[in-house]
Amino acid sequence: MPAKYSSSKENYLKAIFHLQETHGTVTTNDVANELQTRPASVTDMLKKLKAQKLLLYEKYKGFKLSNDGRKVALQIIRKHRLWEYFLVEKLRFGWDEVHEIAEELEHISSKQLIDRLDEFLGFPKTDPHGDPIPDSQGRWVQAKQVDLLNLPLNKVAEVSGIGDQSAEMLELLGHKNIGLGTRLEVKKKFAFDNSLEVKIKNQHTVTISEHVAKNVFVKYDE
Amino acid sequence: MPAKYSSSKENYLKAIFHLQETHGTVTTNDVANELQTRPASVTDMLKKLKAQKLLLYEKYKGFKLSNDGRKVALQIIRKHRLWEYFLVEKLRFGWDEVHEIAEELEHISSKQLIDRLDEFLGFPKTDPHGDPIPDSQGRWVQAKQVDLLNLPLNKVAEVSGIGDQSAEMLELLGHKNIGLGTRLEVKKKFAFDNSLEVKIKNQHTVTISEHVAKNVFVKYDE
DNA sequence: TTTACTTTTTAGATTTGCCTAAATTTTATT
DNA sequence: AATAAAATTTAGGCAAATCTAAAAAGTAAA
Repeated sequence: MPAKYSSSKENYLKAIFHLQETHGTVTTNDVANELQTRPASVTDMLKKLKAQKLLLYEKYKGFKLSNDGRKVALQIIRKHRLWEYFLVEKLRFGWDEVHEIAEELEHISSKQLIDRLDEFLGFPKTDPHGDPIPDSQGRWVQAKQVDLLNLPLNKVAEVSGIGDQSAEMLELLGHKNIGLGTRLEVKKKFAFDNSLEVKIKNQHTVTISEHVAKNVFVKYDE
Repeated sequence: MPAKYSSSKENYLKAIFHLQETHGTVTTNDVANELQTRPASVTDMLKKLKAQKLLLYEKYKGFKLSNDGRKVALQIIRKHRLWEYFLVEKLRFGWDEVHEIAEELEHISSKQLIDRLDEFLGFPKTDPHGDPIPDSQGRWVQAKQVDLLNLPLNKVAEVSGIGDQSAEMLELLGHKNIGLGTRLEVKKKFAFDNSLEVKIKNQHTVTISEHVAKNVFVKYDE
């Protein structure tokens, strides 16, 4: 059976999905930028996606994925992340070398292949970057969001939001190398002043005050 | 890095390689037939392959792969067979289910990926159909084998390759419980139609037509 | 060897996905 | 509110890979 959608369409769906999730809104320019292409090309493709009912789109009025489009996007993401897991865990690639290869592998169409791969890998919940892997029905285990004070000790989590976004706060976080998407875990909590020792993935440990901790939100798997 | 050649070009190279190996000569019509396409489309592609020096071609005068074309074809075949091996040995697919999926996987471009996969699989010498896997330099060990018709009576031998790998053939062999590695011996040969009675190790005897026998290759000790 | 048949190639379209340049619509700024 | 700027879409093209129909070249047969 031939693939239902071209690789190109799949890439658009995936990009739109990501922008929707992370920025809330999506614009033609955002998509063009994400896919390293031109706004005019994006407009062309949006029309095709609309014609296939994968996208809700009215010209000049913005757009978002339909339920079907969302489903397709989730399957691509599932494939991408399972292949990344395979590359790192079985073929011993570094976690920073696998993205490009997975970009190609994610377009292999066989659903049976991906389900068997999933099984072979032991049904992993997250990819090597800590992002969740949707299951074969496209369900995610939606990560739980809490502030740093309430993150259980030794749980790896990903920074997903900042409460106080003042320049001072951002300067402090920048200095400590903490930003959106940073992966970290709380190693120690001092009862005296509620300060924390936080280990930042692939870096060393920093100390964070209660005030700061209350304003850093993270996601983690249960 | 982007793929050097389109999937389509790779498919042409592979088809031409196979026709060259098995029939000696290759014609425009053969290629069209092999790839389920039209002769006019083949002519178009031959020109492109010639322009890229992958093919030696003069119109109306026949054609064959250049050294470069041959090298590319062997790399595709390497990838195809390694993926088939992976699908059967690691993901537990049946050896008759893997061809289609491997047709897609063989176009993934990363050379590093395929070399690591090779290593992960333990550098297999043949794919699940018994066909040899070229090494990363494109060399292969051509296994010495005879077809069943030429196997001496009462010699125990091991199935090492299948010529015609159509779904129909594979279905028939599957039904008779003959697969790669099966050990068997020819008990009787009927001169009338060249059909054979074949005793399969640890099982009972089956009858095999000349047509099938010609396409089952075996290895045995002298 | 001349005609008939087959094979191969050309000519001209089509589809997909992309492009540039120009027009249009929306948004932001005086 | 008028105008400038930015975002988006249209218009018109291009390249890859395919197709059909027709022409050309090669092969075979009377």
